[in-house]
Amino acid sequence: MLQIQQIKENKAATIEGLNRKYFKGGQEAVEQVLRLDEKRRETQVELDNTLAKSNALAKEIGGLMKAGKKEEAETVKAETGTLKVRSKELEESLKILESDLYEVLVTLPNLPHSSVPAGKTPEENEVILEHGTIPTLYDGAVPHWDLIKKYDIIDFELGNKIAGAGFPVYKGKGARIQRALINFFLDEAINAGYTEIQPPILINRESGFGTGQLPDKDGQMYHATEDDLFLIPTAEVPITNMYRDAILQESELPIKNAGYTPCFRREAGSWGAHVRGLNRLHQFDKIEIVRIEKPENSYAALEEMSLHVQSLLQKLELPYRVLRLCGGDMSFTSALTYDMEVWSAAQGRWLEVSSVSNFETYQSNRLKLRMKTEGKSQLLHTLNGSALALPRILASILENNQTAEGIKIPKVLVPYCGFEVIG
RNA sequence: AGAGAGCUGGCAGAGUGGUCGAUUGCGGCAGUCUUGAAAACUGUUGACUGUUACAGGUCCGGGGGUUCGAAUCCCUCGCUCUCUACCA
Repeated sequence: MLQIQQIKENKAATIEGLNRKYFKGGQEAVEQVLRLDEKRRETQVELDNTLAKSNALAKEIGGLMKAGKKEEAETVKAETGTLKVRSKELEESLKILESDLYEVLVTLPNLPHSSVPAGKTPEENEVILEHGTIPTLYDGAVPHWDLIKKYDIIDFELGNKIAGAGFPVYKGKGARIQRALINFFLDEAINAGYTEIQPPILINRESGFGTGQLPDKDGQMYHATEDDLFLIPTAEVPITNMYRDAILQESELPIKNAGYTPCFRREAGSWGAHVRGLNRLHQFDKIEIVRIEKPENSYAALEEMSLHVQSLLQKLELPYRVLRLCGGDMSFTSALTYDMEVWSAAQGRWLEVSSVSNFETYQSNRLKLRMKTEGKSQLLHTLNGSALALPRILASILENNQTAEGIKIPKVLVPYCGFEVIG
Protein backbone atom coordinates (compact mmCIF):
# COMPACT_ATOMS: atom_id res chain seq x y z
CA MET A 1 0.00 0.00 0.00
CA LEU A 2 1.32 3.43 -0.91
CA GLN A 3 1.75 5.98 1.86
CA ILE A 4 -0.67 8.89 1.80
CA GLN A 5 2.06 11.21 3.01
CA GLN A 6 4.20 10.26 0.00
CA ILE A 7 1.33 10.76 -2.42
CA LYS A 8 0.60 14.16 -0.94
CA GLU A 9 4.19 15.31 -1.15
CA ASN A 10 4.92 13.81 -4.57
CA LYS A 11 1.66 13.97 -6.44
CA ALA A 12 3.11 14.38 -9.92
CA ALA A 13 5.75 11.69 -9.41
CA THR A 14 3.09 9.31 -8.13
CA ILE A 15 0.92 9.78 -11.18
CA GLU A 16 3.93 9.42 -13.45
CA GLY A 17 4.94 6.20 -11.67
CA LEU A 18 1.44 4.76 -11.98
CA ASN A 19 1.53 5.51 -15.68
CA ARG A 20 4.83 3.69 -16.07
CA LYS A 21 3.15 0.65 -14.58
CA TYR A 22 0.32 1.04 -17.09
CA PHE A 23 -2.16 1.57 -14.30
CA LYS A 24 -5.37 2.99 -15.75
CA GLY A 25 -6.87 6.12 -14.24
CA GLY A 26 -3.91 6.96 -12.05
CA GLN A 27 -4.51 10.70 -12.06
CA GLU A 28 -8.16 10.33 -11.02
CA ALA A 29 -7.32 7.80 -8.33
CA VAL A 30 -4.61 10.01 -6.86
CA GLU A 31 -6.91 13.00 -6.82
CA GLN A 32 -9.61 10.94 -5.18
CA VAL A 33 -7.19 9.76 -2.52
CA LEU A 34 -6.17 13.31 -1.73
CA ARG A 35 -9.77 14.49 -1.67
CA LEU A 36 -10.89 11.69 0.62
CA ASP A 37 -7.91 12.19 2.87
CA GLU A 38 -8.66 15.87 3.28
CA LYS A 39 -12.28 15.16 4.07
CA ARG A 40 -11.20 12.43 6.47
CA ARG A 41 -8.94 14.78 8.36
CA GLU A 42 -11.60 17.47 8.56
CA THR A 43 -14.02 14.95 10.02
CA GLN A 44 -11.38 13.65 12.40
CA VAL A 45 -10.70 17.14 13.73
CA GLU A 46 -14.38 17.81 14.27
CA LEU A 47 -14.84 14.48 16.00
CA ASP A 48 -11.83 15.12 18.22
CA ASN A 49 -13.21 18.48 19.25
CA THR A 50 -16.60 17.00 20.03
CA LEU A 51 -15.04 14.24 22.09
CA ALA A 52 -12.86 16.77 23.88
CA LYS A 53 -15.96 18.66 24.96
CA SER A 54 -17.68 15.47 26.10
CA ASN A 55 -14.62 14.45 28.09
CA ALA A 56 -14.45 17.84 29.77
CA LEU A 57 -18.13 17.70 30.72
CA ALA A 58 -17.80 14.15 32.03
CA LYS A 59 -14.99 15.27 34.28
CA GLU A 60 -17.03 18.18 35.46
CA ILE A 61 -19.90 15.85 36.35
CA GLY A 62 -17.49 13.62 38.21
CA GLY A 63 -16.29 16.59 40.25
CA LEU A 64 -19.81 17.77 41.02
CA MET A 65 -20.90 14.29 42.08
CA LYS A 66 -17.96 14.07 44.45
CA ALA A 67 -18.82 17.46 45.91
CA GLY A 68 -22.36 16.24 46.41
CA LYS A 69 -23.89 18.81 44.05
CA LYS A 70 -26.31 16.38 42.50
CA GLU A 71 -28.66 18.84 40.87
CA GLU A 72 -25.89 20.78 39.13
CA ALA A 73 -24.54 17.50 37.84
CA GLU A 74 -27.91 16.66 36.33
CA THR A 75 -27.95 19.98 34.46
CA VAL A 76 -24.55 19.30 32.93
CA LYS A 77 -25.64 15.79 32.03
CA ALA A 78 -28.39 17.19 29.86
CA GLU A 79 -25.79 19.08 27.82
CA THR A 80 -23.90 15.94 26.91
CA GLY A 81 -26.80 14.47 24.97
CA THR A 82 -26.36 16.50 21.79
CA LEU A 83 -22.59 16.02 21.85
CA LYS A 84 -23.10 12.31 22.05
CA VAL A 85 -25.39 12.24 19.05
CA ARG A 86 -22.99 14.41 17.09
CA SER A 87 -19.96 12.28 17.84
CA LYS A 88 -21.84 9.13 16.83
CA GLU A 89 -22.65 10.73 13.48
CA LEU A 90 -19.09 11.89 12.97
CA GLU A 91 -17.75 8.48 13.89
CA GLU A 92 -20.01 6.91 11.30
CA SER A 93 -18.93 9.20 8.49
CA LEU A 94 -15.30 8.87 9.53
CA LYS A 95 -15.57 5.09 9.24
CA ILE A 96 -17.07 5.39 5.80
CA LEU A 97 -14.44 7.87 4.65
CA GLU A 98 -11.67 5.68 5.98
CA SER A 99 -12.90 2.57 4.24
CA ASP A 100 -13.49 4.51 1.00
CA LEU A 101 -9.96 5.82 1.19
CA TYR A 102 -8.56 2.39 1.95
CA GLU A 103 -10.45 0.90 -0.95
CA VAL A 104 -8.96 3.34 -3.44
CA LEU A 105 -5.54 3.09 -1.90
CA VAL A 106 -5.32 -0.70 -2.17
CA THR A 107 -6.11 -0.55 -5.85
CA LEU A 108 -2.94 1.46 -6.47
CA PRO A 109 0.13 -0.61 -7.35
CA ASN A 110 3.60 0.12 -6.08
CA LEU A 111 5.58 2.73 -8.01
CA PRO A 112 8.43 1.46 -10.20
CA HIS A 113 12.05 2.18 -9.37
CA SER A 114 13.81 4.64 -11.68
CA SER A 115 15.80 1.84 -13.36
CA VAL A 116 12.66 -0.01 -14.47
CA PRO A 117 12.56 -0.08 -18.28
CA ALA A 118 9.59 1.38 -20.10
CA GLY A 119 7.28 -1.14 -21.66
CA LYS A 120 4.08 -3.03 -21.27
CA THR A 121 4.58 -6.62 -22.37
CA PRO A 122 6.99 -9.44 -21.47
CA GLU A 123 8.77 -8.84 -24.80
CA GLU A 124 9.84 -5.43 -23.51
CA ASN A 125 11.63 -6.81 -20.48
CA GLU A 126 15.29 -5.99 -20.54
CA VAL A 127 17.71 -8.93 -20.79
CA ILE A 128 20.61 -7.85 -18.63
CA LEU A 129 22.64 -11.02 -18.60
CA GLU A 130 22.94 -14.45 -20.22
CA HIS A 131 25.01 -17.24 -18.78
CA GLY A 132 26.02 -20.68 -20.06
CA THR A 133 25.64 -22.27 -23.43
CA ILE A 134 22.45 -23.70 -24.76
CA PRO A 135 23.00 -27.44 -25.13
CA THR A 136 22.52 -29.37 -28.35
CA LEU A 137 20.50 -32.44 -27.57
CA TYR A 138 20.83 -35.87 -29.08
CA ASP A 139 18.34 -36.98 -31.71
CA GLY A 140 15.95 -38.80 -29.40
CA ALA A 141 15.47 -35.80 -27.07
CA VAL A 142 11.93 -35.20 -25.81
CA PRO A 143 10.20 -32.77 -23.43
CA HIS A 144 10.18 -33.57 -19.70
CA TRP A 145 6.57 -34.77 -19.70
CA ASP A 146 7.68 -37.66 -21.89
CA LEU A 147 10.83 -38.26 -19.86
CA ILE A 148 8.97 -38.63 -16.57
CA LYS A 149 6.82 -41.34 -18.13
CA LYS A 150 9.74 -43.07 -19.76
CA TYR A 151 11.63 -43.33 -16.45
CA ASP A 152 8.47 -43.56 -14.30
CA ILE A 153 9.52 -40.86 -11.84
CA ILE A 154 6.45 -38.62 -11.78
CA ASP A 155 2.87 -39.82 -12.15
CA PHE A 156 0.19 -37.26 -12.99
CA GLU A 157 -2.61 -39.79 -13.45
CA LEU A 158 -2.04 -41.15 -9.97
CA GLY A 159 -2.14 -37.61 -8.56
CA ASN A 160 -5.32 -37.06 -10.51
CA LYS A 161 -6.84 -40.12 -8.88
CA ILE A 162 -6.06 -39.14 -5.31
CA ALA A 163 -6.41 -35.34 -5.52
CA GLY A 164 -6.91 -33.85 -8.98
CA ALA A 165 -5.10 -32.33 -11.92
CA GLY A 166 -1.96 -30.47 -11.02
CA PHE A 167 -1.10 -32.63 -8.00
CA PRO A 168 1.72 -34.88 -9.20
CA VAL A 169 2.98 -37.98 -7.42
CA TYR A 170 6.77 -38.18 -7.35
CA LYS A 171 8.08 -41.72 -7.24
CA GLY A 172 11.43 -43.38 -6.61
CA LYS A 173 14.25 -41.30 -8.07
CA GLY A 174 11.72 -38.58 -8.83
CA ALA A 175 10.93 -38.22 -5.13
CA ARG A 176 14.58 -38.47 -4.20
CA ILE A 177 15.68 -35.73 -6.54
CA GLN A 178 12.97 -33.50 -5.12
CA ARG A 179 14.30 -34.05 -1.63
CA ALA A 180 17.86 -33.51 -2.90
CA LEU A 181 16.93 -30.17 -4.46
CA ILE A 182 15.20 -29.00 -1.28
CA ASN A 183 18.22 -29.83 0.86
CA PHE A 184 20.66 -28.35 -1.63
CA PHE A 185 18.77 -25.06 -1.86
CA LEU A 186 18.39 -24.81 1.91
CA ASP A 187 22.06 -25.55 2.54
CA GLU A 188 23.08 -22.92 0.00
CA ALA A 189 20.82 -20.36 1.65
CA ILE A 190 22.22 -21.14 5.08
CA ASN A 191 25.75 -20.77 3.71
CA ALA A 192 24.75 -17.37 2.34
CA GLY A 193 23.74 -16.25 5.84
CA TYR A 194 20.02 -16.95 5.80
CA THR A 195 18.20 -18.37 8.81
CA GLU A 196 16.14 -21.44 8.06
CA ILE A 197 12.46 -21.09 8.94
CA GLN A 198 9.73 -23.72 8.98
CA PRO A 199 6.50 -21.75 8.97
CA PRO A 200 2.89 -22.90 9.08
CA ILE A 201 1.49 -23.65 5.65
CA LEU A 202 -1.99 -22.52 6.65
CA ILE A 203 -2.52 -18.84 7.34
CA ASN A 204 -5.31 -16.74 8.80
CA ARG A 205 -7.04 -13.75 7.21
CA GLU A 206 -4.85 -11.14 8.90
CA SER A 207 -1.77 -12.67 7.30
CA GLY A 208 -3.48 -12.77 3.92
CA PHE A 209 -4.12 -9.06 4.21
CA GLY A 210 -0.63 -8.38 5.42
CA THR A 211 1.06 -9.51 2.25
CA GLY A 212 -1.76 -8.53 -0.09
CA GLN A 213 -3.32 -11.87 -1.11
CA LEU A 214 -6.52 -10.62 0.46
CA PRO A 215 -8.97 -9.07 -0.07
CA ASP A 216 -9.10 -9.54 -3.83
CA LYS A 217 -6.87 -12.50 -4.68
CA ASP A 218 -8.62 -14.93 -2.36
CA GLY A 219 -9.77 -17.00 -5.32
CA GLN A 220 -6.18 -18.02 -5.94
CA MET A 221 -5.80 -19.66 -2.54
CA TYR A 222 -7.29 -22.87 -1.23
CA HIS A 223 -9.62 -22.05 1.64
CA ALA A 224 -10.29 -24.29 4.65
CA THR A 225 -13.69 -22.79 5.37
CA GLU A 226 -14.42 -24.60 8.61
CA ASP A 227 -11.56 -22.78 10.33
CA ASP A 228 -11.28 -19.87 7.91
CA LEU A 229 -7.65 -20.65 7.09
CA PHE A 230 -5.90 -20.51 3.73
CA LEU A 231 -3.24 -22.75 2.23
CA ILE A 232 -0.19 -20.63 1.45
CA PRO A 233 0.58 -19.79 -2.18
CA THR A 234 4.21 -19.12 -1.18
CA ALA A 235 6.34 -19.13 1.98
CA GLU A 236 6.57 -15.37 1.55
CA VAL A 237 3.20 -15.05 3.27
CA PRO A 238 3.95 -16.70 6.63
CA ILE A 239 7.60 -15.63 6.75
CA THR A 240 6.86 -11.98 6.02
CA ASN A 241 3.90 -11.96 8.40
CA MET A 242 6.16 -12.94 11.25
CA TYR A 243 7.01 -9.24 11.22
CA ARG A 244 3.47 -7.90 10.97
CA ASP A 245 2.88 -5.06 13.41
CA ALA A 246 6.46 -5.13 14.63
CA ILE A 247 8.90 -2.44 15.63
CA LEU A 248 12.43 -3.72 15.16
CA GLN A 249 15.65 -2.54 16.72
CA GLU A 250 18.25 -1.24 14.31
CA SER A 251 20.63 -3.90 15.65
CA GLU A 252 18.32 -6.70 14.50
CA LEU A 253 18.76 -5.72 10.87
CA PRO A 254 19.17 -6.95 8.27
CA ILE A 255 16.88 -9.94 8.63
CA LYS A 256 17.59 -12.77 6.18
CA ASN A 257 15.21 -15.71 6.34
CA ALA A 258 14.84 -18.73 4.10
CA GLY A 259 12.12 -21.32 4.22
CA TYR A 260 11.07 -24.41 2.36
CA THR A 261 7.33 -25.06 2.02
CA PRO A 262 4.95 -26.68 -0.36
CA CYS A 263 2.96 -23.99 -2.20
CA PHE A 264 -0.65 -24.19 -3.28
CA ARG A 265 -2.29 -22.31 -6.14
CA ARG A 266 -5.86 -22.83 -7.25
CA GLU A 267 -5.74 -21.06 -10.57
CA ALA A 268 -2.88 -22.92 -12.09
CA GLY A 269 -3.63 -21.72 -15.60
CA SER A 270 -5.20 -22.78 -18.82
CA TRP A 271 -4.53 -25.79 -21.00
CA GLY A 272 -1.86 -26.09 -23.61
CA ALA A 273 1.81 -26.86 -24.05
CA HIS A 274 2.91 -23.92 -21.90
CA VAL A 275 1.26 -25.42 -18.84
CA ARG A 276 1.96 -29.06 -19.61
CA GLY A 277 3.87 -31.33 -17.28
CA LEU A 278 5.68 -29.51 -14.52
CA ASN A 279 5.26 -26.05 -16.02
CA ARG A 280 2.31 -25.14 -13.83
CA LEU A 281 0.89 -27.02 -10.85
CA HIS A 282 -1.60 -26.68 -8.01
CA GLN A 283 0.93 -27.94 -5.52
CA PHE A 284 4.67 -27.49 -5.81
CA ASP A 285 7.76 -27.05 -3.65
CA LYS A 286 9.73 -23.88 -3.25
CA ILE A 287 12.49 -22.40 -1.15
CA GLU A 288 11.84 -18.73 -0.57
CA ILE A 289 14.25 -16.09 0.68
CA VAL A 290 12.83 -13.07 2.52
CA ARG A 291 14.75 -10.02 3.67
CA ILE A 292 13.96 -7.00 5.78
CA GLU A 293 16.33 -4.13 5.23
CA LYS A 294 16.93 -0.52 6.10
CA PRO A 295 15.77 1.60 3.16
CA GLU A 296 19.28 2.70 2.22
CA ASN A 297 20.45 -0.92 1.94
CA SER A 298 17.57 -2.54 0.11
CA TYR A 299 18.86 -2.23 -3.43
CA ALA A 300 22.27 -3.64 -2.50
CA ALA A 301 20.35 -6.51 -0.89
CA LEU A 302 18.38 -7.05 -4.09
CA GLU A 303 21.60 -7.40 -6.09
CA GLU A 304 22.94 -9.85 -3.52
CA MET A 305 19.78 -11.93 -3.78
CA SER A 306 20.02 -11.95 -7.55
CA LEU A 307 23.61 -13.19 -7.35
CA HIS A 308 22.61 -15.86 -4.86
CA VAL A 309 19.93 -17.21 -7.20
CA GLN A 310 22.37 -17.09 -10.11
CA SER A 311 24.96 -19.04 -8.14
CA LEU A 312 22.39 -21.81 -7.65
CA LEU A 313 21.73 -22.00 -11.36
CA GLN A 314 25.46 -22.02 -12.10
CA LYS A 315 26.07 -24.86 -9.67
CA LEU A 316 23.26 -26.82 -11.31
CA GLU A 317 24.95 -26.12 -14.67
CA LEU A 318 21.80 -24.69 -16.18
CA PRO A 319 21.98 -22.00 -18.88
CA TYR A 320 20.03 -18.98 -17.73
CA ARG A 321 19.34 -15.34 -18.35
CA VAL A 322 18.37 -12.47 -16.08
CA LEU A 323 15.64 -10.00 -16.97
CA ARG A 324 14.83 -6.65 -15.52
CA LEU A 325 11.07 -6.49 -15.80
CA CYS A 326 9.46 -3.55 -17.53
CA GLY A 327 6.81 -1.45 -15.80
CA GLY A 328 3.89 -3.21 -17.39
CA ASP A 329 5.07 -6.75 -16.63
CA MET A 330 6.06 -6.19 -13.01
CA SER A 331 3.90 -7.45 -10.22
CA PHE A 332 1.45 -5.15 -8.51
CA THR A 333 3.48 -4.81 -5.33
CA SER A 334 7.01 -4.60 -6.68
CA ALA A 335 9.27 -1.60 -7.23
CA LEU A 336 11.96 -3.54 -9.06
CA THR A 337 11.98 -7.19 -10.13
CA TYR A 338 14.58 -9.47 -11.67
CA ASP A 339 13.35 -12.66 -13.28
CA MET A 340 15.67 -15.60 -13.77
CA GLU A 341 14.83 -17.84 -16.69
CA VAL A 342 16.30 -21.21 -17.45
CA TRP A 343 16.60 -22.65 -20.92
CA SER A 344 14.36 -25.62 -21.42
CA ALA A 345 16.09 -27.53 -24.17
CA ALA A 346 13.33 -29.83 -25.30
CA GLN A 347 10.60 -27.20 -25.13
CA GLY A 348 12.92 -24.75 -26.83
CA ARG A 349 12.04 -21.81 -24.65
CA TRP A 350 12.96 -19.92 -21.50
CA LEU A 351 11.17 -20.89 -18.29
CA GLU A 352 10.82 -18.50 -15.38
CA VAL A 353 12.31 -20.17 -12.33
CA SER A 354 12.79 -17.25 -9.97
CA SER A 355 11.63 -13.74 -9.40
CA VAL A 356 13.40 -11.50 -6.91
CA SER A 357 11.80 -8.22 -5.95
CA ASN A 358 12.20 -5.17 -3.79
CA PHE A 359 8.87 -3.96 -2.44
CA GLU A 360 10.38 -0.95 -0.67
CA THR A 361 7.75 0.19 1.85
CA TYR A 362 4.74 -1.10 -0.09
CA GLN A 363 4.35 -4.25 2.02
CA SER A 364 5.68 -2.82 5.27
CA ASN A 365 3.14 0.00 5.20
CA ARG A 366 0.32 -2.47 5.33
CA LEU A 367 2.18 -4.78 7.69
CA LYS A 368 3.12 -1.88 9.97
CA LEU A 369 6.69 -3.11 9.98
CA ARG A 370 8.93 -0.40 11.34
CA MET A 371 12.28 0.37 12.85
CA LYS A 372 12.94 2.85 15.59
CA THR A 373 15.78 5.30 15.23
CA GLU A 374 16.36 8.35 17.41
CA GLY A 375 12.85 8.23 18.81
CA LYS A 376 11.25 8.15 15.39
CA SER A 377 9.88 5.09 13.70
CA GLN A 378 10.23 4.56 9.99
CA LEU A 379 8.95 1.89 7.63
CA LEU A 380 11.42 -0.77 6.57
CA HIS A 381 11.93 -2.28 3.13
CA THR A 382 10.94 -5.88 2.38
CA LEU A 383 12.33 -8.09 -0.37
CA ASN A 384 11.82 -11.64 -1.41
CA GLY A 385 12.66 -14.14 -4.09
CA SER A 386 12.48 -17.79 -4.96
CA ALA A 387 15.69 -19.69 -4.40
CA LEU A 388 14.33 -21.76 -5.97
CA ALA A 389 11.04 -23.28 -7.09
CA LEU A 390 11.46 -26.96 -7.88
CA PRO A 391 9.20 -28.00 -10.80
CA ARG A 392 10.70 -25.99 -13.61
CA ILE A 393 14.22 -26.55 -12.32
CA LEU A 394 13.52 -30.26 -12.37
CA ALA A 395 12.04 -29.98 -15.86
CA SER A 396 15.17 -28.21 -17.11
CA ILE A 397 17.52 -30.69 -15.46
CA LEU A 398 15.63 -33.57 -17.06
CA GLU A 399 15.49 -32.02 -20.49
CA ASN A 400 18.97 -30.48 -20.68
CA ASN A 401 20.80 -33.51 -19.32
CA GLN A 402 19.07 -36.27 -21.24
CA THR A 403 21.27 -38.70 -23.17
CA ALA A 404 20.69 -42.01 -24.87
CA GLU A 405 21.93 -43.67 -21.65
CA GLY A 406 19.62 -41.75 -19.33
CA ILE A 407 19.48 -38.45 -17.49
CA LYS A 408 22.72 -37.26 -15.93
CA ILE A 409 22.33 -35.66 -12.50
CA PRO A 410 24.30 -32.41 -12.00
CA LYS A 411 27.48 -33.11 -10.00
CA VAL A 412 26.49 -30.86 -7.14
CA LEU A 413 23.31 -32.85 -6.56
CA VAL A 414 24.85 -36.32 -6.62
CA PRO A 415 25.82 -36.33 -2.90
CA TYR A 416 22.26 -35.25 -2.09
CA CYS A 417 20.58 -37.79 -4.39
CA GLY A 418 22.79 -40.79 -3.95
CA PHE A 419 22.74 -41.60 -7.67
CA GLU A 420 24.32 -40.20 -10.83
CA VAL A 421 21.91 -41.21 -13.53
CA ILE A 422 18.21 -41.73 -14.01
CA GLY A 423 18.09 -44.53 -16.50
C1' A B 1 -14.02 -31.89 22.87
C1' G B 2 -15.71 -30.81 28.35
C1' A B 3 -14.73 -27.89 33.06
C1' G B 4 -12.17 -23.90 35.33
C1' A B 5 -8.71 -19.61 35.41
C1' G B 6 -6.63 -15.76 32.70
C1' C B 7 -5.27 -11.91 28.62
C1' U B 8 -2.88 -4.52 31.30
C1' G B 9 3.15 -0.53 28.53
C1' G B 10 10.09 -4.25 26.44
C1' C B 11 9.27 -7.91 30.75
C1' A B 12 7.04 -8.85 35.63
C1' G B 13 2.81 -7.21 37.99
C1' A B 14 -1.10 -3.51 40.70
C1' G B 15 -5.55 -1.49 39.51
C1' U B 16 -13.49 -3.91 40.05
C1' G B 17 -17.32 2.75 37.46
C1' G B 18 -14.93 9.26 38.11
C1' U B 19 -8.60 13.85 36.74
C1' C B 20 -6.03 6.20 35.14
C1' G B 21 -2.81 6.17 29.48
C1' A B 22 -2.67 3.71 34.00
C1' U B 23 0.90 2.45 41.12
C1' U B 24 5.36 -0.26 41.52
C1' G B 25 9.65 -3.38 40.32
C1' C B 26 13.09 -4.99 36.53
C1' G B 27 15.20 -3.67 32.01
C1' G B 28 16.60 0.62 28.60
C1' C B 29 18.48 5.74 28.08
C1' A B 30 20.80 10.31 30.21
C1' G B 31 23.31 12.45 34.33
C1' U B 32 25.98 12.77 39.38
C1' C B 33 30.00 10.24 41.87
C1' U B 34 34.65 7.46 39.89
C1' U B 35 41.20 7.33 36.54
C1' G B 36 37.54 3.80 34.34
C1' A B 37 33.81 0.31 35.64
C1' A B 38 30.43 -1.54 39.31
C1' A B 39 27.34 0.02 43.26
C1' A B 40 24.47 4.04 44.95
C1' C B 41 21.64 8.32 43.82
C1' U B 42 18.75 11.71 40.33
C1' G B 43 16.03 12.25 36.02
C1' U B 44 13.83 9.94 31.87
C1' U B 45 11.41 5.88 29.21
C1' G B 46 4.52 2.79 25.18
C1' A B 47 2.06 3.28 20.28
C1' C B 48 -0.92 5.78 16.67
C1' U B 49 -3.05 10.42 15.13
C1' G B 50 -2.59 15.60 15.09
C1' U B 51 -0.43 21.01 15.39
C1' U B 52 4.61 25.63 12.72
C1' A B 53 4.73 24.59 17.99
C1' C B 54 1.31 23.77 21.90
C1' A B 55 -3.39 21.78 22.57
C1' G B 56 -6.63 17.91 21.35
C1' G B 57 -8.10 12.70 20.08
C1' U B 58 -7.61 7.10 20.12
C1' C B 59 -5.50 2.59 22.14
C1' C B 60 -5.56 -1.95 28.89
C1' G B 61 -6.44 -9.36 23.43
C1' G B 62 -10.30 -8.04 18.81
C1' G B 63 -15.35 -6.35 17.93
C1' G B 64 -20.02 -4.57 19.93
C1' G B 65 -23.09 -2.67 24.11
C1' U B 66 -24.63 -0.12 29.01
C1' U B 67 -23.34 4.90 31.23
C1' C B 68 -22.67 11.92 31.63
C1' G B 69 -18.12 8.87 32.43
C1' A B 70 -15.38 1.93 31.35
C1' A B 71 -8.92 -1.17 32.12
C1' U B 72 -13.08 -1.86 35.68
C1' C B 73 -20.13 -3.87 34.20
C1' C B 74 -22.69 -6.84 29.96
C1' C B 75 -22.50 -9.61 25.08
C1' U B 76 -19.44 -11.88 21.45
C1' C B 77 -15.07 -13.71 19.04
C1' G B 78 -9.91 -15.04 19.50
C1' C B 79 -5.84 -16.69 22.25
C1' U B 80 -3.05 -18.68 26.72
C1' C B 81 -2.75 -21.76 31.10
C1' U B 82 -4.57 -25.95 34.46
C1' C B 83 -7.44 -30.47 34.89
C1' U B 84 -10.25 -34.32 32.19
C1' A B 85 -10.98 -36.82 27.45
C1' C B 86 -8.70 -37.96 22.76
C1' C B 87 -4.52 -38.35 19.53
C1' A B 88 0.70 -38.43 15.57
